[in-house]
Amino acid sequence: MKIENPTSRDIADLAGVSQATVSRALRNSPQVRPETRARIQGIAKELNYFVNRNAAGLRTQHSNTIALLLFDETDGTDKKMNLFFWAMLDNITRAAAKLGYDVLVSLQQLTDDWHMEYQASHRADGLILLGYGDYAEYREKLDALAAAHTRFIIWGPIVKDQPGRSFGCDNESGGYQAANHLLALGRRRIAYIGRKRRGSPEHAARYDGYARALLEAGVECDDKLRVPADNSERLGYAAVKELLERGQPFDGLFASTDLIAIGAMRALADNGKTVPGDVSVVGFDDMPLAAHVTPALTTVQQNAEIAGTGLVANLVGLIEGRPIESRLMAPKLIVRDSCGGKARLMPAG
Amino acid sequence: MKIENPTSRDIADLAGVSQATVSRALRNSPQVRPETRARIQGIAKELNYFVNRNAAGLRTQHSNTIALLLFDETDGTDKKMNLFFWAMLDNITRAAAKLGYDVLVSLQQLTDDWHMEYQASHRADGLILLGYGDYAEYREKLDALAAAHTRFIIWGPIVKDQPGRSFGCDNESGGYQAANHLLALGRRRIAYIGRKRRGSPEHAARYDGYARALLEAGVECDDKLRVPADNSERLGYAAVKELLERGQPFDGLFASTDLIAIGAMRALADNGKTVPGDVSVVGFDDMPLAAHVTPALTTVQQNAEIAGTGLVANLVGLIEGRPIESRLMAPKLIVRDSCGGKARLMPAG
DNA sequence: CATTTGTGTTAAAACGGTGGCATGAAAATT
DNA sequence: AATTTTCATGCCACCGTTTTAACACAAATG
Repeated sequence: MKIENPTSRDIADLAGVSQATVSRALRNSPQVRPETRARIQGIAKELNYFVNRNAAGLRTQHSNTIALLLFDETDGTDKKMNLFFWAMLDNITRAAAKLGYDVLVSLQQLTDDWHMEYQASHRADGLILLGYGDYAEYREKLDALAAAHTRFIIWGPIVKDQPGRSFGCDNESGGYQAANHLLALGRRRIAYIGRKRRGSPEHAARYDGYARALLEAGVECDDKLRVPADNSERLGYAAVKELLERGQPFDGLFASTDLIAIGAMRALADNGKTVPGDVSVVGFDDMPLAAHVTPALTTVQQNAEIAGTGLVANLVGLIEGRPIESRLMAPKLIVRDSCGGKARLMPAG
Repeated sequence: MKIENPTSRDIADLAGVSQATVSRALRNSPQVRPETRARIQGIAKELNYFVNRNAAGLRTQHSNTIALLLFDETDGTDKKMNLFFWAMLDNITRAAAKLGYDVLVSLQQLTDDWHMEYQASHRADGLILLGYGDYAEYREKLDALAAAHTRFIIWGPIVKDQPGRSFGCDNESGGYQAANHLLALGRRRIAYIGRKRRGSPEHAARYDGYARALLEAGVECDDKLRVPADNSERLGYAAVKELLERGQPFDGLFASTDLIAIGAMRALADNGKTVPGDVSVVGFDDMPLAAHVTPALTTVQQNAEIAGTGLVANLVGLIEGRPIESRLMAPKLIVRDSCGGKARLMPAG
């Protein structure tokens, strides 16, 4: 029983039934009698038959595929996204598979004229935009997407008036948790190192959370404790050096990314400050390195499984015409060694 | 000029020409007069028209898509592949795009009945199998793939009698380079820690390269210096501890993975041995952590760009019917601090 | 001038499914 | 027994391309 490229018609002939019935039987239509269905499915399996996706897609006008567009913020040698996005990819493909969708991946150049083609060519039914970076720059492209009625969802914060739907991490809450943790440990002069406003709503939100925690605790939010720095070890190092040279006293430090935190810790060590003895440090991201530095870094983690499944669920919702709103997921503080004082937070056991 | 979902027929009507001519014009067929072609392409762009991939694929019987099947060797929490595979994914998508192919990604469960469907359903024209792990286990699946005339290429070593084509890293050469580096630094009692034979041809090859280097240098290849260990920090630690407890003298160490090397270095430090003073250490993989441990690890690196483009080029070759042979790419030794004695290798500058 | 050779275009036949409608038989209702 | 309803299946149009074969028409050839 060998047919080179079996079609549903071949199966129909073998089963002594019409081709349409085969099509229905294979999709478990209740319209076809159970025993016929079983017979047909048996023959299909026997022949190693699989539905031709092009033909089916042509007829039904959808591909059961979503496109994942990744924008890699490669800063010279350092690939910033790495493990989190890897985990995200993992969860996205799993979630998509569970809903019957394939995932098309494209690592885009920021300059490319990407995106417009995917849905128009019926290659994909919708898009996930990941690693989007500086939103303002892409505004024009998002508008074009929306104008073409492309279904897409953005991994990122909720930005006012931005077209489309987002799914992101509640950075404000993350910043709040980080600062609160430091406050609970008795720290009162907590420095903030990171981008604050320009270009990055995520980092702005992290700062806002930090500020809210201080406010609620009745601790002054001192501008002298805030040092701007982009996401790199070097700039974290420089920022701490600046604080120390200024003679600015501080006993806690919240860095808006792990890389900054790691650079900061190195700067503290190089200048005779102990972590967590003199200064407690909290980062953001939980990158893989975070658990391996000394002392292991306490940081705010985003759950990739929730993120991946959330993105897919929302996109499929859009595709299938359900009303979908932008949403944020809660990040989680991972307590390691860089803050000390675990005992003060937990009952001795 | 707005048509909701323009087809080639719409363009034909607008251009006052037949639909067939539009099809040809859009694919730059020389059969259509340059001025007609230009006019048609202008209208297509105007309408934001893109060829319906399902229809085109149905007609031509190929999808211009390759499927990337990733098998994640997740050992509990640790995702081993991470950055190398991430870089690979990056290069694969780029190389594929350059040749006009899309990439469908699937992170498979090892138990899944994957693969058979991809080509049979015309979702993909061929498969790349990545992170394949223990080959023997999958032998049956590979046979099934080959029997179904599926085009596929495996990232991994060349295994005798294995169906299909492979593209991999020359692990033997990597092991040889590692051992030679240690020998060039004057080390003579070089331990090997890693899997040797069972299940992993890659690791076997690394050992073989190590053995060849020793042989060529006239250094005895002592079985007492060889400790088996699977890929984990813990087992690398344990292996070194065993050597030390045995009282086995050694001044060099080649670990078949970076994780093992990192565990080994920690064990050495814990037992009062200095790296690279007492023992020079070389790893394999160049995982991201390698550059960040202290001392920074000298290791053997595989070039993800060569790997990604090589895999894609070979697969596309198979798809397009060219004769393709299995190939290995050369890895490269990255010299950092864990061996010391750079000066001895390079002329003083 | 009749005939061959190109050249640019069109008409029409696939490609392999899906889904609306028609159909005939069996079951249920009058 | 005649009619309606239900069920299972068949028929056929259609999705939007690519590609073969046919066809005008012009230029080149005998």
